[in-house]
Amino acid sequence: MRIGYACIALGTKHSTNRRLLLKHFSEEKFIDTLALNLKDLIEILKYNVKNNVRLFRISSDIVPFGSHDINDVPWAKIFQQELNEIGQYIKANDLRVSMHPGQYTVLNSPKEDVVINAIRDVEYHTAFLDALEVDYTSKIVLHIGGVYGNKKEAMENFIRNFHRLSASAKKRLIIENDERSFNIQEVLSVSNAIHIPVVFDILHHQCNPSMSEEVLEILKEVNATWSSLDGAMKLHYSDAAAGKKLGAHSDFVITNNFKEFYEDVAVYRPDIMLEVKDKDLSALKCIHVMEGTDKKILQQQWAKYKYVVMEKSYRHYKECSSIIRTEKGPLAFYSRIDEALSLPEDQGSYGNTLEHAWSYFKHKATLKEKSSFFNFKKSGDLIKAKKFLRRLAKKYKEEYLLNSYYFLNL
DNA sequence: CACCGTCAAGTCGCA
DNA sequence: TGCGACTTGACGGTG
Repeated sequence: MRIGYACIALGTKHSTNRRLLLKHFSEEKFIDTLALNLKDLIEILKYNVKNNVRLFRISSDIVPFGSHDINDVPWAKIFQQELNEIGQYIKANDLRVSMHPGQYTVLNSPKEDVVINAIRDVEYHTAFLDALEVDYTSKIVLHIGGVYGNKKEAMENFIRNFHRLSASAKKRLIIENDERSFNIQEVLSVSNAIHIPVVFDILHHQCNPSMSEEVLEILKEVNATWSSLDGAMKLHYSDAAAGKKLGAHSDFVITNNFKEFYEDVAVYRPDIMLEVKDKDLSALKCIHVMEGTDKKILQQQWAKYKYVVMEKSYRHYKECSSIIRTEKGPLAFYSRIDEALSLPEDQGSYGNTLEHAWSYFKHKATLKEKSSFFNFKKSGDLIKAKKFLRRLAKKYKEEYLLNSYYFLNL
């Protein structure tokens, strides 16, 4: 069972999502951008390995305009060596990677040009994974698409257009239930027609359930769509975002909910992709709770989280400190952090934490910087004060603050 | 450096 | 028939 996250690593500065605008596209700019993205992909994979994260979704943005008309650059050839190294690293470290074209890639559209673009896009994702030379456990996730007033026809269109894909794409494609249109039973029936695996998204299922079936019954059927060549069944996990539209992904995984889910599904030994805003932070949390970790790692995590927690509640800050000191373990630690993160903004705590963070600079900041900071703070623009602290942290290279999660919510 | 409009895609509901 | 909402991080122009 692997636990992973999608596309963006908040715990490192590396990013595979550099882009260029369509109107600025040139071969040179494209190659420069892709070179940087690939360089950072391997850095993110190394970061993952260091943190025991062995499941990762590679961003579709890795190759800018990877499936666009404008792009006829033979990138797989040009970057053959880099791609090969990345693939070697994935295999050597027993990682599993996947990709997930966006909501605009619609294979079942009644419009032929939309279908052509969708096929082209799936083939781009396939070309990328093929270039890594990773095996067919590395998948490409797609939703069924639109309904167009006739669900049965829409599903038939998906099936028909699936057969237009290349052999490799057919072996990589998997389909997922969505939060609005196609529930898990409908996805399973499409899967039954074309014999490709199904990825079950628990949050989408809660928004768009199929009738009268227990989740564990569904999982049994879903699991049966995965052959040994496909690897372990993949599941998508998110908690519902509180106070937002139904189906919106939560900011972070609620540890206790995840633990219950994990233990329920563990009988199938699936890989679980977290789809939450805080990405790798939640992945590390879940891995620490479910796979265990040592106290040194937890202390490091606490160092990163402490000002985030203090910003919400000084009481939680003290409680977390105590949990770490008395070594009560990852679950006690992270569930208290979840509790703090769930609290509403509190001006008093926010301001108090600004003071704590300011203490890193009080002996080295200039008088002008000091007056700027306290003016922002006095005027009540606490966010501006915090952004100013981030600037100081960069200027004075305060690694402790820079490496913490404190500035992530700006 | 902060700020904010723009980009890129397809579907669907509504006028 | 056409338009806005939906989505989302990053780009790029402005001050």
